[in-house]
Formats: sequence, structure tokens, C-alpha cells
Amino acid sequence: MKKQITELTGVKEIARRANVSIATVDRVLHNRKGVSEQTKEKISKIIEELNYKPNLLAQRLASRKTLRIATLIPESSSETSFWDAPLQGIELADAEIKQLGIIVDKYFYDQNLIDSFVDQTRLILESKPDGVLLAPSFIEESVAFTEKCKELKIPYVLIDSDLPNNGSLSYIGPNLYHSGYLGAHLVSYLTGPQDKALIVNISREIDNHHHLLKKEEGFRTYFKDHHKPDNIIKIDIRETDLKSIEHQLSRVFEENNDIKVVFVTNSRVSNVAHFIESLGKDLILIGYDFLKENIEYMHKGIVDFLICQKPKQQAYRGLISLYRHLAFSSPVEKIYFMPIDILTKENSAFYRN
Amino acid sequence: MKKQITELTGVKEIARRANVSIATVDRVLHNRKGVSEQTKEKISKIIEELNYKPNLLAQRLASRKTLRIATLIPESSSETSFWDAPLQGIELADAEIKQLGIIVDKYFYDQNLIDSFVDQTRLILESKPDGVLLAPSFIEESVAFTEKCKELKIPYVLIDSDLPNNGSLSYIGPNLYHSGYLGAHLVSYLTGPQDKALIVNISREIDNHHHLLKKEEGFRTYFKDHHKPDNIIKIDIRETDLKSIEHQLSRVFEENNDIKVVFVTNSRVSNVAHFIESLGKDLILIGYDFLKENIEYMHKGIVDFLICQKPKQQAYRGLISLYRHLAFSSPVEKIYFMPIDILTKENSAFYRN
DNA sequence: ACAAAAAACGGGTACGTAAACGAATTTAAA
DNA sequence: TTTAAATTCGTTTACGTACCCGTTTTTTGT
Repeated sequence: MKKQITELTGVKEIARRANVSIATVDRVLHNRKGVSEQTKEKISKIIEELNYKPNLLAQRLASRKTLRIATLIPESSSETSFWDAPLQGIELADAEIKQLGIIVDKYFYDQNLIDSFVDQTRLILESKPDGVLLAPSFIEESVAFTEKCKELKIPYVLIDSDLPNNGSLSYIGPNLYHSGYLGAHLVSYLTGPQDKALIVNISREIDNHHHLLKKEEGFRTYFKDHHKPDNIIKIDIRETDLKSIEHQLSRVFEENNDIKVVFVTNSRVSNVAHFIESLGKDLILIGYDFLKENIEYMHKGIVDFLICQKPKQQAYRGLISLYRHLAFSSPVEKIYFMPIDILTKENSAFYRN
Repeated sequence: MKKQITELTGVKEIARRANVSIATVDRVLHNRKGVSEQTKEKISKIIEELNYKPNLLAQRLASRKTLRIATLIPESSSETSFWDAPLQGIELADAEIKQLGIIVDKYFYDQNLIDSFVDQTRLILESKPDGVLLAPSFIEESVAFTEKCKELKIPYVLIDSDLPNNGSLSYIGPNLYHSGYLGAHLVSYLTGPQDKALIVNISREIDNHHHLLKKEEGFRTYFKDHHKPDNIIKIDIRETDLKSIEHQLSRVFEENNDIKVVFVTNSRVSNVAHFIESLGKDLILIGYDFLKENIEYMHKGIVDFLICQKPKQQAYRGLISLYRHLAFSSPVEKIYFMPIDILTKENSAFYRN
């Protein structure tokens, strides 16, 4: 004996009203072929009227296919633990959606080895995933990869840095220029217009460098607007071990003993802090990212501000929106700039990375 | 002809291995009675072995009941639009979960009328919801309400302010003390240790006041640690229309012409900004919340910093975790302090409330 | 020892949608 | 006109779990 609960919605009701079977309704819903123009129109109209929204639960349940999403980010290195956070975001999202029939395959590359990146992209393409989450450190190679994805109709989401004019489903990450601009603004609270500033770029690969240049540009622009523009010194450090860094820094400080502000364009600020601490000068130091070592120097009073953009959230959001796109074809924001967070001694304990 | 996809998981597999029916497995899963101790143990063991996790989709689909969640927050008033943001958060979450069989009933009260609050709580209890999201402005009445919820086994989540030692499922909101402390820390960047500070509390109801006092306490503690503690003046403004506010402020400024810093303990900072602008003095002004009018004064340079704690996110998170708790009995963080965000002219454009 | 009550268990349908498969109908080819 | 092919559509099973209802087994009482 069937219990007939009168449903006012659902394919069944549509089928009843249109005087067809649910299979036919299903066909027009997924606009598969095999339906005459006439009945198709009739059904469409009823769907419209009922403002039918499919039951997402039933939909996912009935569709037997398990979606596979590949993620590709740098591996955490001994030099910086920055990429721990995005990985955590991925794992968090993974835990949430794995129960819903989604498989997340994690791939990693070495930020100092272009080849490792290329290798991994090849592996990913071979595995034919349904979607890709990518942190595109190497621009040229990333473009090549995403082109292939486009050919294969694999949607992909970019995090951490963008590939302009690229056909990604979404970009989730910082607005680099503005974060540099904000850095200079903070500096302006702490200094007079005559004080000299030092910009420190620490990065081996020229490609990652692009990331840093954007921040530098923002920083310089603010100084141009509010300070004497020639008050800025800059140093590029390509040898990224601690010893080389300190060596280079000490050279700069010997040559310029009137530096008041130091702006480090990435998470390597703790290395600079280590040097400045030994220097014993009372400088203002601003850097990036919520890393353990950076926070420590902030609490010591060596680092004044950290700028941060929720790397964990970036990856988490990226995966979730990819999942929603694939599973429910939900709309996705094309560009999602993360907020530019300011961390101080006093609020870092509450920060959500 | 049935297509037999060999499932390694699921109740069916458990039933097969235990040599019982699905129904029996179901009984032990929900520990309903009607199963002998013996078979119960056998099944439990297999469940353990298989590390069985129920398919959430199927679970929700099969359970016909639609969950109802009631939300109770202040209505947006002409005096402050603060509560627009939590409402948006609620609506966002609502849109997401309504497709999953959850109904959200929204209730509102007037922050200046205790009775309206009590009335609404009564309505909510009559409707017998499965869960409640509450912004407990009036402490005593809120406690009475939550007590009844506990009796009726209705889980509830608190946002915006906490009821200490209360049996809520979760509290999602600011740590008020630390946000005040941070405010003072920012002030310290902008002033010398001799400068005088004015604390402004603007609130009609004594209950809301509790909220403000916590912030004030944090602010004062920082000053005690780093400045002369007697450098603080304080004013309580109970008549909250613009005219009264300006009248009171002008009196204070007449009596104290050496005030350098103004700390407004809630979102009414724009009113103070309006006064200070007309005053023409170059003061440092810090206040709360990402409201349109506040942002405007920040861009004018009247307001220096805004402290903000994602009210929209608070409500959103609250609803989502309530939903997950009810639908999937997911674990919930007992206390979730929101990050303490610092807004300046330069990063407000990217802020996510 | 026997009936009655209680406990233990299985069969089967439902949730709302997907999709394979086959039946019916129309159209095109001969 | 006949038949093959293509188009249009309906029936049915399946997804994994919940739970009603009826049947079998065990326990209890006399």
C-alpha cells in the first residue's frame, strides 16, 4: 500500500501536469534530445510556473558518478611553511565533501623547480579529473596547463595569484597592489615624511617575483603620493638561505644608516626580523603572512604589522566553489579578492587564517 | 535485471556480513530497541570494522522531516543599520540550506523595547522549532528564554554577545574585552603617552551597555599598562538621537580642551565623527563596525580606524552550524571568537563583513 | 505444557532524481 | 505501399537510508 503524500513539486508533479512520464521531464530538464519541440515547450512552461528547483540531495544521490577534483599547490618547504595553510584549507574542504561523493586528489610541486610543476600537471591531465584547483606559481607553464584544461573542458580555479585574462572559473586570492599600498599606509602612521624605507624582496624564482613586484608597486605608489619618492631603497635577494639573507642585509644597512622602515614583500619577514633583532636598532618592520615564526617576532616587538590574506580560506573556498559548480552548477564569483587583514600583537590570537 | 555494483560499504553490506536484514542494522545504528544483545554486538563490530559512515545525502532524503530553525535578532532601526549585516548572513545561509529541507523562520525585536523581545520569544516557543539562533541583547530575558529551550531540548546558538556559563550549543561573536584592548593599542601608535583619551558610550538600554563596558574595560587596561591611567575621560550618552549626542559631546569638549583621542565603543561613531568634523580639530577617532556612514567618515579622514567583527559571518556561521548539528549531528565549536579586524581607508574596499 | 505477551527480526515501500532499456510512434527510404 | 530507421516517449531499476508493518522466535505466567 503506497502512501500517497501529495507533492506539489518535483518531477513527478511536472510529469502529471504535462501528461507525460517523468523520463520525458528529465529529458527537457537536462536538455537531452529525444523530445518533440511541442512537448518540450509545454513542459518548460510548467517548470517555469512551478519555479521548479531540483532536490539537490536526490540529484546527487541518483547520479552515481563520483566527482574527482585535483589540487596542485607548492609543497611546504623548509624555507617557508606558508603553503601549510592552503593545504589545511584543502583538507578541511575535503573532509566536508568526501561524504558527498567527491574525491580530492592532492598534487604538489617544488617552488624552486619548474620541472616538478610540469611533471605534476602532466599527471593531473592523465588522471582526467572533473575539476582542478591550482596555485599557478610559474606563469608560462601554468598558462600552458590551463589551456589544456580548457580543451578538455575541465574547469579550474586559481588561488594565491592570478593569470590575467585567463579562462578560469574563478580567481580567489589577494589584490597584491592594494596590499602593498596598505602596507605603506600603515608605515605612514608610524613615520614622518622624511623617513627612509627599505623594500626587501626575497625570492629565488623570477616568476614568483612577479607576485612581489605588484606589492612593491603599491607600496611605492603610496610613497609617491604621500612621501618623498626618493626615500625608498630596494634590495632583491635571490639567495634565500638565512646566511645569504643576513649578509645582504648587513651590506645595505652599512651603506644606509638612516633606514627607518623595512617592508618585506612576502612571508620571509622572520628572517629579516632575526637580522634586525641582532642589529639592535628600533626599526619599523612590516611583512606578510600568519606564520608561527612571524607571529613570534611580532610578540617580541620586532615585527610591527603583518598583512595577511587568509591562505587557508582561499584554498577552502576554491575547493568548495569548484564542488558546487560541478555538483550543482552553482554560480561562482569570477574574482574573489580576499580581505587584506592587518595583524598586530593584539589581534593575532583571534585570527582565522 | 539488477546491476549489482559491489558495494563495500553501506547498511546493505553490513546486513549481508552480519547475516541479518537492513532493518536490524538500522535499529542498532539508531540504537532503537528490538535487537538482541548478541546480534547487536555482532553488528556493532562490523560497523566498527567497516568504519561505516552513513551517506548523508541518502539520510537526509529518506528522513521526511523538514527541520525548522528560528532566528531572533534586533530589527534594523533608523538609528543604526548594524543589524542589516546579520540579517544578510541569515538570508545567505537560508538560501543555501532551504534546498536541503530546512526552513528558517525569522523573528525580530526592537532593541529599545524589552517587551518586544519577550513577545517574540514566546512566539518562537509556540512554534516549537528544531533549533534557535539568538542575539541575546537583554540578558535576563534571554536567560529565561534559553532555559525554556533547554527544557524543550531545543539547541540554540548565540551570536553577537554571549551569556556566560549558558548551555548554548555555540557562541559565535566577538571577544569584547580584546577588541577594546586592540583599540587602545592602535591609539598608542598614534599618540604619545601624555595624550588624553575620551571614551564614548552611546546606548539607551542598560543591557546593551554591558556589551560596551567590556570593550571599555579592555581599552582602559591597555592604558593602564602603557599610559597614565588618569588620562582617560568617559562619557555615557543615554539619549541617542543625534542632537542630544552632539550636545553632550560639546559639553565635554568645552570642559576638556586637551582631548587627543576619541574611542567610541560601538557603531555610533559616525555621529561622533559628524560632531568632530564640525569642531574642526585634528583628533584621532576610533570606532566600530563596517557601516556605510562610518566608512564615509573614514574616507574623509575623520575616522582613523574601525574595528569590526564580521557580523554577517557570525549569523551565517551560526545558522550553518545549527543546520549541520541538526541534520548530521556534526560537532560544533563551543566558542568561536570572530577575528578582530582592523579597517582603514586602504583595506575597507576589500572587506568581507 | 500451553497460551499469551513480549521481543527480535525481515519484507517492502518511500524519499526525489538519473538513466538504461525497450516500446510506440513518426519519418524516411525503397 | 512496405519496411527500415529515426524519433519520441514510458517503464523500471537504482542510489542509500528510514521506518512502517507484519511475521517469527523467545520469554513469561499459570
